[in-house]
Amino acid sequence: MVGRQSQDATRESLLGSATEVFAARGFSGARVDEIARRAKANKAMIYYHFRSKEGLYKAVLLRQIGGIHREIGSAIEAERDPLKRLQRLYLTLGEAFQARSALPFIMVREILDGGAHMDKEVARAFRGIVDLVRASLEQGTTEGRMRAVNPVFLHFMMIAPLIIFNVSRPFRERFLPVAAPAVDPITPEVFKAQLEDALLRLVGPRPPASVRAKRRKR
Amino acid sequence: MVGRQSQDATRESLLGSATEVFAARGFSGARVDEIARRAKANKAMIYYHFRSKEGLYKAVLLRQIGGIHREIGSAIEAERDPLKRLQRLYLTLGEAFQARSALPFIMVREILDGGAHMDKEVARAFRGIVDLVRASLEQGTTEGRMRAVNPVFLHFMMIAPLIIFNVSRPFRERFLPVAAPAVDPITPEVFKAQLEDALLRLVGPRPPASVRAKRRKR
DNA sequence: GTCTATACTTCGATAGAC
DNA sequence: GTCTATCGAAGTATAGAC
Repeated sequence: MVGRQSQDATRESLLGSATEVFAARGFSGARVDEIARRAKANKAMIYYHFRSKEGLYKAVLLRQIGGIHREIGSAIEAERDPLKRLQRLYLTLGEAFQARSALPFIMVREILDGGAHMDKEVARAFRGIVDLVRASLEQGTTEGRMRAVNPVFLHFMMIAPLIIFNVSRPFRERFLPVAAPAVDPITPEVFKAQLEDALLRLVGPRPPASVRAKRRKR
Repeated sequence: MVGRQSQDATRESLLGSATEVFAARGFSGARVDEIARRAKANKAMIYYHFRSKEGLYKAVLLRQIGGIHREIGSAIEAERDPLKRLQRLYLTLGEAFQARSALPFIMVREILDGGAHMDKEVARAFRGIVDLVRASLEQGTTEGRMRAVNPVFLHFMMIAPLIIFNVSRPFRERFLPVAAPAVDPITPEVFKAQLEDALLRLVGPRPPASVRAKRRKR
């Protein structure tokens, strides 16, 4: 069995390597040679397993978007309270972005490309995430527990800061120290806490506890 | 004077064409042939005027980032009220994104690339924008007119939704109708109004008027 | 400043042996 | 399933005439 992988370990290795390279350089910036090299696999294996560079990219896309969709779904399904559902939703998203650092890059790059490489399966997963936000919001407003916000807008306010925050890490580390040395670099924890607070202010029927406490003092 | 441009009209044309193509396809996805063709100029002119594809890209970058920096600067300089300064800042940004639709794409793509192509001049302009946000926020909190929010976080909450909203237009037009036919497509005007409200909730010492009115009814 | 023709390189992809 | 060798297309860049 020398030279033969019992399973498709090569395929897995290629997928992992491709995820990193596509995230870092985008579809057209990625080089199949680099993907093969980092996977410690032969370049021809890409074409054996995925038929083309684009086939490989689509496989990466499906795994990433499909994965986060499933994670979010199972993270919120038990929760019936709409506000907590939303919280769990973006908390899960935030954790996923930290765990799989390529994910936000892949998402942004695909958005920039207008979804050019998304087939039906990936589109369904993407749609699923949007639907979860909208459903939670509708439930909340129907029950009178949340302000009526445009669901697409809410989507942007929840996910855009999260995604850009994660995606801009290399950029920030390179430019912020010089740009604004006085500013403490923001940590994921601080960011998460502040985003949580901001969303309560945005969507909650009343301001969060921290504010009510301050106001009482007056 | 046949075949001779009196000014550098060719240069201008190339810059404009390059702005569009780089925005749409990114640095590595862009083709110098396409840039030349859309500029109705000869490919060799790119190398005559800009020395290389990268030189052209850097020129585009400087013009875009430098331009928006100047626009924001002159839009807010007269305003002394810190909260209104912030409002004008992102309003100006939003208008700039609509007027020059390539700008948000260029910004995101450069962030994704970790600022790989940014020279000192571009970096200074970028830094300038961040500084304007921070200064306004500091002024506001010092005067006790604004909540103390992490300035970098505020930056993300202001600019990330705006930038992703603009950048995702092609993506949304392609997938949202199928994904969520019930949802009205959000217009730039609605988005702007909701963002304004959201920021007041985030940074203002008290919730905006619309909420106080509702609360009074109870 | 502008054009044509072309040199040079990189890259995606495949043929064919094992 | 894996590897080597290589092909052909595409892409950046330049030389040189006008």
